[in-house]
Amino acid sequence: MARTRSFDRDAVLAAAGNAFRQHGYRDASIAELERATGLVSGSIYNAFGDKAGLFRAALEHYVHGFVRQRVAAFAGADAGLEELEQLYLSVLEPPLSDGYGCLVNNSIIEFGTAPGIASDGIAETLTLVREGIASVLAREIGSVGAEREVMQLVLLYHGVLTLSRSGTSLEAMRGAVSATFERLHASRAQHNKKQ
Amino acid sequence: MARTRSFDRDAVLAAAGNAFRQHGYRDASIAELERATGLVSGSIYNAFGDKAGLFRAALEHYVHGFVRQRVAAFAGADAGLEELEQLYLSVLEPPLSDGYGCLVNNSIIEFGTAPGIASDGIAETLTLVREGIASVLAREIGSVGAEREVMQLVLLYHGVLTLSRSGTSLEAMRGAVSATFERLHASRAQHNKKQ
DNA sequence: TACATTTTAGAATGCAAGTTCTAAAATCTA
DNA sequence: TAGATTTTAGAACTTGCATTCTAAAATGTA
Repeated sequence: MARTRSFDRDAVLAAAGNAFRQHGYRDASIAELERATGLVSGSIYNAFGDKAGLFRAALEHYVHGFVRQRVAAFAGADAGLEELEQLYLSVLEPPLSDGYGCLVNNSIIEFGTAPGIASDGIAETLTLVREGIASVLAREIGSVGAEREVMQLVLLYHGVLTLSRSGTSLEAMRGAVSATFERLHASRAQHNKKQ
Repeated sequence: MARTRSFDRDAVLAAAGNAFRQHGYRDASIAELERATGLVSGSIYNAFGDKAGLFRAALEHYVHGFVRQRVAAFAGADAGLEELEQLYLSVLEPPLSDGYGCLVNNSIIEFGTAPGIASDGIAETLTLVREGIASVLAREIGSVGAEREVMQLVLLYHGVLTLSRSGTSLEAMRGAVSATFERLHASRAQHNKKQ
């Protein structure tokens, strides 16, 4: 009945999300987004309404695709401490180790708590990550230890993501992650002994 | 020989820094900065050159005044684990607990690693904080333990600052800080026993 | 007190960037 | 194949904002 779209929505949202991750929402110009996505402004506005609409779609794509997948793999129903450690270490490997951080973590700083175009994606991600970590810990070191450790691990997660934009040595951060998980391994051994 | 300035430079830089901390560099308009500082744009440009100059001055004021003071008080030459814990807990109290985070931590996300108007303040702060933490730990739990814990604590610090902009419960973060320091207290006891 | 100099004040300017608009191209359906 | 409809293309427009500019006000010095 009419002309069909010439672009792949997923690819466009991935490219746009990457541009937003690098430059932030405000500093990613439409010209930059045209370059990143390969679309011209007319197509962007036709497909997503405006810049905010493109951002919302890109963030949702990032959370439902990227974040959810990573949490499922590294903090899912059958993940243990070893997998959970990979959640952290994988942040320090491509594609996240390029020095631009994480779209969600960056958006927390750019948009804050104010209800807006990033609130949903941020809230959803915070819940996904916290609950994922909590479930692994509850399984591995018991509910008492989990209660104590969950927020520490959540804070470590966002600390790593923030400093990954600062030029801080990836190796130093890997060391900190390893040290944290060595402690959790000890916690697990202790917990298993009791039973 | 000429008209004198009618404003207090420190007060203006504190107000400007606060505006930048809330809105970020890009989103703090000159109009907003006029409101925050009480200066009119003519005075801002006369005194600081441009918006970037005002930001540089405000960031330097923030680092040399606020950050340096806090590190000296909570991670200085005669600080122990108790004081260091206050470095974290005080972030969760006024004036930093207003939900706008820390100017330096926010700038890490907004400006990244690219050399620019925030690089100096960021680098200086990262060094101050890391070395302050390292010196307390070396004293309190010994060099081996310190080596292991420093980066974990640095990451916890930035995790707290980042999530303090996310609406995450301050109480939950306090709990995580307490749990971390309980572990360090145990480390100190262990370390003191050996000697 | 008068002059020189700097700050304050706010209007005017110029530009960057988001958005809208017009026309051409493509594709589906009848 | 023709018509209807949607997408692509990019020029034109608008607005918001950083910056500049002009003039008045204030203050130190001679």
